[in-house]
Amino acid sequence: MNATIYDVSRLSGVSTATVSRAFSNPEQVREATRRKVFEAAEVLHYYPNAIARAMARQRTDKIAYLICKKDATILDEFYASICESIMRKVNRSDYQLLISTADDWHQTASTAQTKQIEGVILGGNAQAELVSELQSQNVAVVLVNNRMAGFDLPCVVSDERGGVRQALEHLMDRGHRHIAMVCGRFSPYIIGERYHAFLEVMEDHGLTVDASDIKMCDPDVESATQAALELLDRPDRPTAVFGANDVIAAGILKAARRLRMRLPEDLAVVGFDDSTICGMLEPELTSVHINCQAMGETCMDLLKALMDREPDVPRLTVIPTELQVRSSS
Amino acid sequence: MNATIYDVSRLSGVSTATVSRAFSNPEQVREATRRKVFEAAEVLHYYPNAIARAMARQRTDKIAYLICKKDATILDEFYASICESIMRKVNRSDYQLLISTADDWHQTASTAQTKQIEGVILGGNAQAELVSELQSQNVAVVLVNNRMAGFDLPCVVSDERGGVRQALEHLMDRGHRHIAMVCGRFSPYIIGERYHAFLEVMEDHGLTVDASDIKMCDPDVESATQAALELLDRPDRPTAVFGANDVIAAGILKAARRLRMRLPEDLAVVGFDDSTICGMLEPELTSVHINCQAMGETCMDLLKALMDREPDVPRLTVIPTELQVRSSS
DNA sequence: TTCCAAAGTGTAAGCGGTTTCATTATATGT
DNA sequence: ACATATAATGAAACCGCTTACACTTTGGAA
Repeated sequence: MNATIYDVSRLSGVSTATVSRAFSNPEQVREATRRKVFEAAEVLHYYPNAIARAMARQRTDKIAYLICKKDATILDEFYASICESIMRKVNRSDYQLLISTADDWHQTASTAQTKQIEGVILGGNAQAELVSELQSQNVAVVLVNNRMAGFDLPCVVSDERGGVRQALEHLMDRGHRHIAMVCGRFSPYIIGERYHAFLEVMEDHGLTVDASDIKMCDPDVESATQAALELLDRPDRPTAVFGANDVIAAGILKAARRLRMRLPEDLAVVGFDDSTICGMLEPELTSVHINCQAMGETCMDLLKALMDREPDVPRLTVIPTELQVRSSS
Repeated sequence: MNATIYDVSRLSGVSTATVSRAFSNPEQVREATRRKVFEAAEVLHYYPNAIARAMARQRTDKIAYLICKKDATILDEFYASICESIMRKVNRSDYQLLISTADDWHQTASTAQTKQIEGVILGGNAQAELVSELQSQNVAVVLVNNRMAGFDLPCVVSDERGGVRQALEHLMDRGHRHIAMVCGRFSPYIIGERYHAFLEVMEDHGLTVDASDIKMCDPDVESATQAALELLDRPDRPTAVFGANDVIAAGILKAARRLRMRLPEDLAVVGFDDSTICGMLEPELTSVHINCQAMGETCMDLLKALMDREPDVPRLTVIPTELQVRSSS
């Protein structure tokens, strides 16, 4: 069995209270005593037991990253990327990071209570019930890649509209006037932002968008390819297409190739997300880069602030995007 | 504050022992009593506190998935995919899943002890010290995508050699005799398996492999493209190239396109991993599919068996691969 | 009805830390 | 050297649950 604080107390000849202080509040114990304690601990291979500590302190330092999404969760590069940055930040702290999906909000909420989770980063389109349940349990909640009306919680999102603007103005700079969009049916928040931003930016620049220049598709390559074919296989086709994400953009590239179009001469394509596939496609895909690392770090900062009950934790953080220009445009 | 077992005990008029049993061993308490307990619990919004339970039971049900890798960890599609399947399995159990990277083995080991982790799934090339330290702390350890000589622990790997054989024999079926390989410098275990398997299978079929038909590269597209260009930009070039993974294969496709080769007529390409990019490339990439889901599930099964101290837990599980034929070959 | 085994329930002692409060040692000023 | 303020330490209660053990019911069998 592992050594306990009593073993260390006995071997070092001080009380358990002092041992405890030596580990948790070293400045409260005299240098010499502290050394005795640490020596004994070393000998006994003692490490404080986090469970017992959580029990006594009435706090667990446990936080969770919950991805609210049906199919791919951590497999989704975007959420994985945020996860990676949260993880790295957690690694330098005393928190413990649980990761899970949240299909069933009620189960998730009771699990959170059972497992004594103190803070949650909710990714994707979380159900309102989940948030209110968690908040009523005094769990700190931060939303990422989503915004929820009627709730008082910090949200971290990327600047979707700014990103769309960057993409489109880049195409306009290149001389394109007839720009179309292929839009995937993914998370309601994202779809809304990117779609509306497209219309907005086009209007801002005095360009009209015909209904036939916007195609909806399922969020997979085949469906995107099909949609792009419909868009492009006609005489008055656009000279540039904006894909609502990289997978869709990949579909557009495929369609273009099937129609024997040269890129970027005959058609410019821009994607969104700047995922790893961009560099592997031919031509390499221009895409709007989302700063996932900043998003993850911000989430952790906000969560910590919330858990520490700091006042004035910002309610909305918008992380700027950056256009990554490659050879497809 | 959350309700405790005492509150439930008081409200339902039974002892805390009975309340405890009603939740943990319902069959031990009479139907009527149980109902009283659950009703009281319902009223009080009581959920058992996992921390206190862990304390009393002397077990935490905490397990961890540690990815031993420098750069991309959970961002690596392979590890993410395994993670996803572990996660889904854990979700249907009472375990808590911690996820982390393991850069520094000593810190990782002491963290595991502090946080009272009872089982660890180690992905990637874990350091031997980490494994022995964990084992000496009585932590159950399962290795995935790696094998370690001199240790007594379950390993779960995909059938790398079988996969290479599938890929090469597929190419041979298509009539290819001059097959080359571009090999990335990634994890020592993988690189060894795939590289040696290549030589082995070629020899089995009486095909000679010239040193110039094997190119090493860094594990990124650019480097792979460069390597492939060297391989292909010569008169006696191979008619088929096997990429040690999909990223490398993508580089080969790029190189082929730059050389204006038609695929699969002038050159057949096969990758390994069957990652999501395969379907987005043009032509779509034939690749060896790794059954990550099975790997993750097997890990969990083995870990559970180990933690339950079952006898005869298998030491090596090899998960078969499956060739996914697409238009690049 | 009586007796006894089996089933159900209660009492209380932990699990390994933290922390309050009381006590003792040390430092400071005169 | 003494009084006093302050720092360091210790004793013991407590965090919320489990479980060994003792005790009480229950339900048959005799």
